[in-house]
Amino acid sequence: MSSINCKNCALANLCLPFSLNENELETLGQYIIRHNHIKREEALYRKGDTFNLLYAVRSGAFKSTLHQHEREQVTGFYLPGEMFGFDGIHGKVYTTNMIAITESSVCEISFDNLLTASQKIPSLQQQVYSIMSQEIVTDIRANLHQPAEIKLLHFFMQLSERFKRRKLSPTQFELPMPRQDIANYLGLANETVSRLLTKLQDDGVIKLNKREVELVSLEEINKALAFVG
Amino acid sequence: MSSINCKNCALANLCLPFSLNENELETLGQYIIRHNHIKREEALYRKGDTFNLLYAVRSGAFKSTLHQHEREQVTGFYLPGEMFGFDGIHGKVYTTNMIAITESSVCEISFDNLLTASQKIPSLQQQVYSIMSQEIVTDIRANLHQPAEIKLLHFFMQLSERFKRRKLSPTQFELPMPRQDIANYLGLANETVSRLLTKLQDDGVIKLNKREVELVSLEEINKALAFVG
DNA sequence: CGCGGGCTTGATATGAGTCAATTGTCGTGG
DNA sequence: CCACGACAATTGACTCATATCAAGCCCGCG
Repeated sequence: MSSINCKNCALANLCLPFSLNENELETLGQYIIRHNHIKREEALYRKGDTFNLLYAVRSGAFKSTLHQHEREQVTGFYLPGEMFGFDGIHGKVYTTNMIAITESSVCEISFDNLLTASQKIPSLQQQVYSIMSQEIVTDIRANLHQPAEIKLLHFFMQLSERFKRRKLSPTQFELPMPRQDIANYLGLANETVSRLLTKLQDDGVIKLNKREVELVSLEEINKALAFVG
Repeated sequence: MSSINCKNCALANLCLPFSLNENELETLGQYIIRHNHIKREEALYRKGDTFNLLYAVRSGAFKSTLHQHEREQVTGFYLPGEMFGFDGIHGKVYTTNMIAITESSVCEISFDNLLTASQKIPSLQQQVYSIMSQEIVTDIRANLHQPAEIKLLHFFMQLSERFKRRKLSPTQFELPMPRQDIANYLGLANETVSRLLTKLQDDGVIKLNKREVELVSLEEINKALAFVG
């Protein structure tokens, strides 16, 4: 756990620091605390815990989950540069469990401090609104009722865009999560996901090697998704 | 179209004015514009339109929609006292169509003005965060993958809570939308919804008369939904 | 009074889930 | 370094929930 400097962070332009000047970065930095070495499957918080902190993924990946009749349901994934915890603002408690998918590290800021800081720094306030807006858009799109194959392609394209934002390849990347979590998130059986993945490979749309994906033709995929959204 | 006074609004405690003092209400009021007589099926905005304005439902009801291979998909409902348009902040364009379900009226405020005002009024800023947070929670919960009957009961309970917030009966209310829209929103065929509604009536869980619903026993319903969420 | 949209009901089709067995993969310890 | 065990992914056979297709009904409106 250590106080941190956002200036040197490669993810700054996705995160709170976006569009802040040197002085403002300095101010913000005072409020940020870093947590390293969050272990796989460790819960950062659980549904019902008192809300205080917002988080940004620094490295690794997280999934948010809820319990459904003894089963876990994955409600979202969070990758480096992405923030989470906003669901807790309204009711003062977190409404999901937040679990590390791999060894991870995060930056945290207390909501109260963020309020104070964003009162002083207009562009920070703007950025918080923007990030929350983005989460709303993501959540709405996750609701779309489509056949399994389309859902899966959508999911891949969404990941692709998120990797692109980080200046990584949008066509070749490693899935941060196991098939099970993908299936669960999309509301499918993992057998279904498995079958579709082999089908998509047979069709030449994607290439797969364990968690390594290659999207062979973004154009083809986008064609399949046309008129969606 | 007219400038408006939030002080006398019965919905103030659900909306932006929540927790503002007289002076602050005065300030906020300057920025609010009212639109009456929005006709059934009229679009307040469409996906892709430039984002500027946030809205609060004053009377009536709205649905947000997206297009999916020639079909419309309903992505949300907005009832009196509820705000919408936040999805447009991030990308500067609205990401859904917003359509009046019945003759309606709204209050609108430009996002720029809201930013300015909330810079001056901390509790206003807090309230905007809270409302956006609430939308996130709603959207996440709408994603849960459950059998049709549970989805439908969830939907009724959600409506129940929203009516309760407005100090209306949580057990007897009128559905603001036709069955078709409910089915579409939940990702079901309207035949399925229709069948389930008659089943729920036969089971004595609800009573229905056209759009008039009575939830016979909230306890029973909550029991069926236990372990969910 | 008749027309039409929304709703209900029935018969059938199908996409995806479940169950079950097999294979593949990785980490650990002998 | 290899063998084992545990878990993740795949594949196949079968089932089931819900969609689709097809009438018919009910009520409000012109």
